[in-house]
Amino acid sequence: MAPKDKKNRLQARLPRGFADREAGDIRATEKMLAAIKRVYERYGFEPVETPFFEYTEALGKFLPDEDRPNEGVFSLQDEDGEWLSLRYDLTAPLARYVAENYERLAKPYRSYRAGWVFRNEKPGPGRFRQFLQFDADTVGAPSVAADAEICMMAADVMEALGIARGDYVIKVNNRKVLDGVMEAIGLGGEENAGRRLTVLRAIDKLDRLGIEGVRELLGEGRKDESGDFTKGAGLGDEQVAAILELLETPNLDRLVAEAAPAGELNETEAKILRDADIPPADDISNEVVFQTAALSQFTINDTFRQGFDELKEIGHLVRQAGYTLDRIQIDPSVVRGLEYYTGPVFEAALTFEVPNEKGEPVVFGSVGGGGRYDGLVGRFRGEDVPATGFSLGVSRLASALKNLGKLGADEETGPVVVTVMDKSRLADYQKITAELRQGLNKDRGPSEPPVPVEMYLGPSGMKAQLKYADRRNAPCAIIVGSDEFEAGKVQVKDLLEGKRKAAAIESHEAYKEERPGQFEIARESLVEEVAALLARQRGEA
RNA sequence: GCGAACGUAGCUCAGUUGGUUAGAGCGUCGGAUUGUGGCUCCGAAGGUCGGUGGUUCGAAUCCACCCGUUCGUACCA
Repeated sequence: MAPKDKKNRLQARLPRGFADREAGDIRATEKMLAAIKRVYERYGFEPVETPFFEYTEALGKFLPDEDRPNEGVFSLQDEDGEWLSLRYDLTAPLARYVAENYERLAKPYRSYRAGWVFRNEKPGPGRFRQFLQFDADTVGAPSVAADAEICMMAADVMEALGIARGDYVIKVNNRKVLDGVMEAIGLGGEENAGRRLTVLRAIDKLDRLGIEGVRELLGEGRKDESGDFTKGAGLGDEQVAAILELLETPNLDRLVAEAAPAGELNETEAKILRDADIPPADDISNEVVFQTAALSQFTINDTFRQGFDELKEIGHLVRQAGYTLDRIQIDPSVVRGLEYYTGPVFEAALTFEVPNEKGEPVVFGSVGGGGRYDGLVGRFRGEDVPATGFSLGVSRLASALKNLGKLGADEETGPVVVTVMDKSRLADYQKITAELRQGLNKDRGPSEPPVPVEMYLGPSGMKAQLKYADRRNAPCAIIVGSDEFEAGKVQVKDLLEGKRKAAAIESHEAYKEERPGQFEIARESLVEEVAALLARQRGEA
């Protein structure tokens, strides 16, 4: 029995950072997943699924010099004492899967998968400890053509989700460019790994902190509003200037522009170039990308040049395939996570302002990302296996679209409700219900949504039953009492029509008398009449 | 993790310098209307005032710690 005293009563509460999903959310998400899946399959990717748990070592999450997994993952030990962890992304499990089945898979191996991932981090609005990702990856393709394809596919996905061209952008950068610059300013080598990380993290904050914030983080450090001090990378002025130049330069954008045959820029592209003060393609010299003072003091090295060439190639490929600057852009500030990316990195960002739950505008920013990770599969094999992929944050994107009203706006029609007036005749009501359920769904194909029909199962009277039907957003209710049973009739109540008519009725007596939207039909023509009513309602909507 | 603000009914919030029995609107349930959604009217349920301890004759109110939420910051492989 349930405890009567409140003291001992169990508190119903959701673990923090987790979310219940209700009908509307689930339907909306399923729609999104279907749309994304269609795009991935059009590119020839095939589905694969891996479990929620992996051995912790496969995720690479053991702390250095410790036999305990790192924070950030949910972990447990099985009875052999082996550490298992809930996956925190879909990339590491894919790498494990590919390595384990390497000989069997046709390479390049192209696969997609949607799934829940788990992060044991501080949750916040729009940040959960369990969320959905939808990934696509190509393993075994060293060419940047694979990276270019991923970018184009990401752009297609955004549009398939109903995000208009110009409302999103796929930003592309290359870790080698950043690595090359850091090398040039003397941050190369193993001993500077920590500082390189600090530099990358600083760059990653460009859109939030602005160029001055990044400058502080690259130098001595930065004090935030709460008075907390973040130690900087401690770079000298010239080094800082070189990195900032990379971030501010519009030159990388020229790569994409340049890939366009002369005179073929469309209007949007031309505007983007004008706004960024980028000269026309003719004026561009490939060789001298950084001609201003700071960076030119340092030697442009091979790492930088290689990254630069790869970006140029990607720009060329996407441009030739018809993906214009308003869809895919080079952006030198894109860093994307840490460690495992080895080359091109991508980020899918929304470019418009999204209102939050309180209606305040927020720049939503990144909803997905990816890049090349040539070393990840290799951890299991002893040789690098080239791989590149993209990961879409479905939950995050869904909440953006939801706040925007672009998702789940159309309310689902509820069930036809057969009310129960005379409880001694349950079998008759059940029969009517079954008849309607079969009859209304008989001709509906597998791609059409079914027509739900249910008998009221609660304990309440007529008034409450109709309230229930109303709340369920039922299109109509079926009412049969002893009078109707005797006469071989059925009352059908059109709840939508009734709602409309009721607005004009003032007194309750008149309301009761009129029974808006209700009509009587012969018992035999039940299915036919209800089908006709539903068809009428659909026609109006 | 660090810093700050906040925490009163399911929701949004009032609550005087510490003073009887903590209120409102919305929502929920019931009735007017025993066989009919809405409107209107009437009524009810619902609170250990986030928790624990302290100060006080007396605490929703003051203090300490804890928990939670939000914001900033760090981290986000």
